[in-house]
Amino acid sequence: MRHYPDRMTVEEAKAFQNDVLDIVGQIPRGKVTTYGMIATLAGWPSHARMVGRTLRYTPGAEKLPCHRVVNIAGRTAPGWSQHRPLLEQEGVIFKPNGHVDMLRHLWEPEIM
DNA sequence: TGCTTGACAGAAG
DNA sequence: CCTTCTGCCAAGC
Repeated sequence: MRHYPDRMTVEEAKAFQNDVLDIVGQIPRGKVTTYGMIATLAGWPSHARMVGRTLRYTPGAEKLPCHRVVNIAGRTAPGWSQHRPLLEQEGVIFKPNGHVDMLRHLWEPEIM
């Protein structure tokens, strides 16, 4: 029995990262999803922060549509100036307040 | 071993 | 709406 109930083992962390990359690769053009959603789909609801870390530091993530991942408020990643332009380029509409119009673009993943 | 750092989320002011 | 704080938890030092 683990001292910390939901702490990841090395194997689980590796699997989690694979799942995250796989899920991001499935986001359709013109749609977006959130860090928390991806973490939940991967089976670790409390690991939203690790999703961001994975996308940022995993080599090869650049070739995935990781720009289609925003936070739950529709805010783009701080320090990544190209984030918004990349989304607008594929038709994503931003509200006057600078946030993605989530109601319009949030991706509804299929049940598997 | 212990403290700090985030591409987060939610609540508070 | 924006800033700050708290909870969260793997990684880095």
